[in-house]
Amino acid sequence: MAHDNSTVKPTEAELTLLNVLWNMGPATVRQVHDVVSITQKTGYTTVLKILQIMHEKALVIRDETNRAHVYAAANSQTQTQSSLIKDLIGKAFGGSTSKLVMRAIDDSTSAQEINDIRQLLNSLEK
Amino acid sequence: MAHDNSTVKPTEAELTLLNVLWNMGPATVRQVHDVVSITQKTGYTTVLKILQIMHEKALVIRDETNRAHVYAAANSQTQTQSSLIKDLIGKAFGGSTSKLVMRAIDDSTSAQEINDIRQLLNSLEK
DNA sequence: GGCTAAATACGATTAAATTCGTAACTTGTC
DNA sequence: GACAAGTTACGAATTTAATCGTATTTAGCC
Repeated sequence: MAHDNSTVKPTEAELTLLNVLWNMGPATVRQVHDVVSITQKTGYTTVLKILQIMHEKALVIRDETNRAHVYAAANSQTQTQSSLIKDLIGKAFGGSTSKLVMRAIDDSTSAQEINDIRQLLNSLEK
Repeated sequence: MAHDNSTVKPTEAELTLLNVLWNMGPATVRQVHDVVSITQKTGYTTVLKILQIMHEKALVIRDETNRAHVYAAANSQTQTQSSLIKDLIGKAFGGSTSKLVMRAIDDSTSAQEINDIRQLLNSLEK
């Protein structure tokens, strides 16, 4: 239960690596590091260590066939997003999804975002 | 800058206490503890310590007029919710508010929530 | 077979969050 | 003015996250 996929919430650093894996698909430590080091000055062994910890937590799966292990996200981006949203709704919105949605919409600042949301709403009305 | 209100993200325990303060309004440590201990077995001095730390971080303000200090949230619930949403959108939704809104709506499970959101959308269309 | 490059494993360090015990102080009451 | 009750202050212990240096292992190449 403690290591149930659906209840494990990735940390900030872990989420950064998950984003890379969702983008690239399965990748080696080196490939992940190459991507993250474009925007961050993170050491290679730091990325390695975090991926190893994520493997223990079952946040990623690992293919050890080759010398350079290949990591992949254990859960889909959608599943993880849902889990994070649910967590935030519980902690900061009294469990009310509509309150979160209202706040997110109220905060929308760019015309592009507002338009995207409007189209989303229109498609829902059908 | 490091202690700019708008950039400080409350931790989980801090958010719990903020929720109490938003509900009750300004309150003493004892009052806050009385409320949180209904649902959690948290020691009095733990609540005290966390409020003291929050004061250092400027997450709460403190009235020291009386012996029992009176604490109040430094930022509104709305401001804090916005900040937390923004953080999540940045970390897990590629900066896209509409993606978060879509996911939240897709995940909505209770009929009540769906209805609330529908009414929210209707009022926006006007 | 041995060398080299590159990978993993391991452990130590630092910082932050959380918890709470104990000490010290304050205030009203007798 | 001393005591009791309640409060703040302080510091220590524990846990988790994040970082990275060093050691060890692996695999191909000459």
